[in-house]
Amino acid sequence: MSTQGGTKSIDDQFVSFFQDGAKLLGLPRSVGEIFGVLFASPQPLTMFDLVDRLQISKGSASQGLKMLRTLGAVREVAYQDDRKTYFEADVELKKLVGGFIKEQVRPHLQKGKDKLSLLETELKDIEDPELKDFYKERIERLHRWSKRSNLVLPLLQKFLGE
Amino acid sequence: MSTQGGTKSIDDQFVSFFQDGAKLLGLPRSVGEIFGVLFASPQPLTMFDLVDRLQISKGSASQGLKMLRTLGAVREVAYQDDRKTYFEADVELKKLVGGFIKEQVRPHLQKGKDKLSLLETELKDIEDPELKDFYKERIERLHRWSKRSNLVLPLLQKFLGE
DNA sequence: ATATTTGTTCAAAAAAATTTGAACCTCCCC
DNA sequence: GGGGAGGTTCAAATTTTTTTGAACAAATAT
Repeated sequence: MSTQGGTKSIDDQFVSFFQDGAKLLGLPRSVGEIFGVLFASPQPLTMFDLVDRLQISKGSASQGLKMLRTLGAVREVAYQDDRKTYFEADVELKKLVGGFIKEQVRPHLQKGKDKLSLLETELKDIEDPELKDFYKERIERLHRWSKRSNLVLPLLQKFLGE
Repeated sequence: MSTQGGTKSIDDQFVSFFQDGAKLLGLPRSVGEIFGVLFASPQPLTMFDLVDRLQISKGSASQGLKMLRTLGAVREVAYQDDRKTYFEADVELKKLVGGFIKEQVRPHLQKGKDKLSLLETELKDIEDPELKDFYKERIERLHRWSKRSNLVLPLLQKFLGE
């Protein structure tokens, strides 16, 4: 049995809330569910508690927790001088947003920048001057987008940091 | 053959760029590809041009264009007094971000809000006063997150609107 | 040192998302 | 009205992503 007693309905709703949250952010459903259970739990929980509560496999729980840890959304805590590892949700929006940006958004944007550089080198091979100008304009536009994105992220983090 | 002549390599790279872009935003790959081709084309293109260029089915092209239109990322233009419909990419970041927020982000956030209200009504059935306080705090926290999100979106749009 | 508990990994299975293509509209021309 | 071009729809097929679970490793207890 779980560390947790009765109260079925309400924490199911927390779970459902974070299922949707995960979908919005493009994360696996189970990751949202795990975070939901932890968010709704007054005590830290073990991996086994999550397996039991959500009826998911050990593998899923392990991988989900791993992802949540690298996102900084969940942390290990000492508890009950137990051999097991206990987890609790990090509930600071600031931290959550920061982790998501750092782990999910930045790498993508970096990849975009790299492709943009590649594109730029391709430009010199274009013969037709009119077409070349056209491409040049498009590439410049993408550069502007890229710059804006890089400016807006810290702003976002700042604004969401309570 | 396509409306478009040679220059294979460079617009492949535009396509690749927007493939990634689509993934980042959680949109289907083909939607990114279609946008990529239109972004890299000096002339408006027909659905047939896209089918031909990307080797995708008519169905995919149709659905992809539909999505891009509802996002406001692509628009129909009059061209060549032809019976076919011609499309071009909208290249204003402002418009793209606005459409994405309106069509993809807002509906999700609204759904979240609804679940939050539901959660709140559940609260009254909790017996244990300590647990009730705990849940109350968590729900309040989610409300704060929700408010922040709603404030940050217009800010984002404003900042990204060149 | 052996058995047990805790946790990770990864190939295979399952589930979910995307794409296809054929059926089906609608509009235009003859 | 008939025929054909342009376009949409949606059930089935495909592809991609996620989940499972058995094999493995590490750490502790017996």
